[in-house]
Amino acid sequence: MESEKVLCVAEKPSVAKEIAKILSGNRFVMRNSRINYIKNYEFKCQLNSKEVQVIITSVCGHINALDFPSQYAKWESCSPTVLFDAPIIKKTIDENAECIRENIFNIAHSVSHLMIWTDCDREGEKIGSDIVDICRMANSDIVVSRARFSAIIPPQIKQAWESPVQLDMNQAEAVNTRMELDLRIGYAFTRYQTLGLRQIFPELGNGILSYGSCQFPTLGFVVERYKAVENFVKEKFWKIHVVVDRDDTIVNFNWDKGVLFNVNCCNAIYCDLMMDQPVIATVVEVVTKETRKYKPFPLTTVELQKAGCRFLHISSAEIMKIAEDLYNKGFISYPRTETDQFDHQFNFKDLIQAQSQDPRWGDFASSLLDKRITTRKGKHNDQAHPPIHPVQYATGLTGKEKTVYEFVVRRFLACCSDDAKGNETTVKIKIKEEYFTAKGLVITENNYLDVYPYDRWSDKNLPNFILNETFTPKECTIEEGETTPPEYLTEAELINTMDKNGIGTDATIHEHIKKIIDREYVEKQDLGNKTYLIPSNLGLAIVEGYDSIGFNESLTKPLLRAKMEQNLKEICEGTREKNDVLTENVNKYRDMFLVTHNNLQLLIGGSRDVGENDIQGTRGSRGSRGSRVSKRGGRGRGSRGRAGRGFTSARGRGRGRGRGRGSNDGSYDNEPLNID
DNA sequence: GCAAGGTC
Repeated sequence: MESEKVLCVAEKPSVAKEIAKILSGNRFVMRNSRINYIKNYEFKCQLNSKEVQVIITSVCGHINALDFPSQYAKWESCSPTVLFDAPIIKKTIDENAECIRENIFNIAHSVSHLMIWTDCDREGEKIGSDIVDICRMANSDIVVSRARFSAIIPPQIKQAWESPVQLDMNQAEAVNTRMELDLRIGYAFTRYQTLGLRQIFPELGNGILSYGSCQFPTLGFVVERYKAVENFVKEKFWKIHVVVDRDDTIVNFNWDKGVLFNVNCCNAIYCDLMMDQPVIATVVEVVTKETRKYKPFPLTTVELQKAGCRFLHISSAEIMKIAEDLYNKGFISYPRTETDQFDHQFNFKDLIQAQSQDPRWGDFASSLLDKRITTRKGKHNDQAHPPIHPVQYATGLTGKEKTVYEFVVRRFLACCSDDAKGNETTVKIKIKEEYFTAKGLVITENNYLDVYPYDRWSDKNLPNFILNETFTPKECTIEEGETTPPEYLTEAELINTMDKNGIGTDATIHEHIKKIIDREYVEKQDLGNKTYLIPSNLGLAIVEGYDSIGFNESLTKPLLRAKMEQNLKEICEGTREKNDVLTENVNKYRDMFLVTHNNLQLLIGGSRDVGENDIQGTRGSRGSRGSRVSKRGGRGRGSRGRAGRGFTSARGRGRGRGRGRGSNDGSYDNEPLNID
C-alpha cells in the first residue's frame, strides 16, 4: 500500500527549506513551482513509526487581502462614511499569490494530511487558516494539523513534527478583524481628509493626506516632541561646585543636593560654607567597588533599526532593506524578529568559528572558542525566529552592506563575550553640613568592548584620597545655570517610542516612519551632527486640528490603537466575538468621523479665527523651515482666506467651482459633503 | 490614489 502523503506549508521559502533539511536529514528532492523563489521539497520521513511521504512548500506572507467591491473604487463614487458599512470582499493579493495558491491547491489533491508550518504568531494563524481554505477546496477530506515550534532548530522542529496541535481560529479571527477595521477606517478618513483639504488648498495638488491607525500616532509622537521643544520655558538654577587639585589632577566634586531653583536658598548655604576661612573639607567616604558595563542583548529588529540610526547613520527603512539583502544572500539570519534571547540549544561555536578568519575581529572570535558561551536573556520571544546573527562568513561586501554586516557580526560576538569590568571609586567630602561627591573609574577588563566599538566606556582618573583626611579645596564656587530644552525627536527615539507603545510591528515600524515622511507630514533635518524628525507645517496643522476637536480618545495618540489591540487580544482569548468587536469599533470611528465633520473649522484652522487665519497664517513664523505647502509655493497668499470654506466633497462641487459659502462668516454648511 | 500586515 502506498504510504500516506503529508503536505507541509511554511510562511516563507527560507523556513520551508530549513524544515525540509532538518526532517529529511538533507536528503530531499527539490522541485520548482511557477514562482522561482517558491520550491517544493519532497522526501520520506517517519511519523508515529510509519513512513510517510512529505512535500514541504511555502507561501510568501499573506495570500489574501480585503477590499471593497469595484463600485467603491473611485474616490468620488460614494461618501467616505459609506465605507464604514460597505460590503467587503476577500481577494488574492496579486498574481504571485495566485500562483502560490495554485501550487498548494494542486498538491492538496493528492495528499491526505496538511500540516501548517506558518510562524507561531497571530498573523501566522491567519495565513495558516487561508492555506487550509485552499486545501479544503481541493480536497474536502484533508486532515489538518498545525506544527508549533519555538525556533527553527532540529530538536524543536522534530518535536513539532511529532506532536502537532490545531490551528487557533481565534487568532485568525483577530487578524480578520484587524484587517477589516484598518481598511474601513483608513480608507474613510484618508479619502475624507484628502478630498476635503484639496478643496481648501489646491496647491496640495494630487498629494494624499492619509490617515492610518499607526501612521497618525507616529506623526503624533513627532509633533508632541516638537511642541515640547518649542514651548519649552527655561528655568534658572544654582549649585555649589567644589574643585580640588591633587597630584596635578583636577577633580570636580558635585554637590549631593544637585541644583536648587531658589537663588536665595543657594546663596544662604554658600555664604554659610564660606564664612570660616580657609574652607576645610573632610573626606568622609572612600569606596572602591567592582562595576560592570553590561554587554548588549541579542539583536532584535527594533534594536537593529535603532543602532542603524544611531551608530551607522542609516535610516530604519534603508537598514531593513540592507538586512533583507544580506539575509537573502545567506549571510545573516532572518532580520524580522522580536526575540532577544538565544535558545539554550543554539549552536554558537560553529558560527563564532566561521568569523575567526576575519582580519578585523577574527582574533577576538578565536578567543571565544575555548570559553563557555553565555548570553544575556531579554524578555521577548516571538517563538519563531532567533535573534539576528551572522550565519556565514561574508567576504567581498562593500559600502553599507559591509557596514551592516560588520555591525551584526560585532554585536553577535559582543553578546557571546563577557561584560566589561572595572573598579569605580567614590570619594565623598563634607564641608560643614554639605556633601560633595567625585567618582573615578579604572577599567580592568574590556571584554566585549574590544569587539563592539559602538559602546563607549572610559577610564576616569581619580587621585588618592584617604578617609578622614582634611584639605582646602582649590575652588568652592556658586554657579548659575539654566535648564535646556529637550532635543527634537531622532529616528532611533521614535522607533523606541513606537515599539513601547505598540504602534506597528518589528516588520512595519520603519514603513510607518517612511510613510509620514513620504506624505510630507514630517521631514528629516540635520542639526549639528544629528538628524532629527521635524513636523512640516502640514503635519503640525493636521495634528493640531484633530487635537483641537478634543476627542475623548485622540486620533493622534497611541491609546486608540492600543485599545483596538486589546480588543483583538480578547478575541484571541475567546472572551469576545469578532462581530462584537467590529461593531463596537466601526461605531466608535464612525462617531469620530461625524464629530470631525461637524467640527471642520477646528480641523482646518483650529480655534484660531477660522476664515481669517488659515493654517499657514498661524504657522507663519515657521514657514522658513520649508514645509510641504510653502515648498510648493504660494501657499501663504494663495490659500489665505480660503480656509473657512470647510471640507467639501469633490462631488457636486468641483475644484474652483465652489460657491464659497461659509468662507468669511464663520458658518459651516456640512451638507455638501454628502456623507449620508 | 487610500490602511496595516505578511514577505521576495
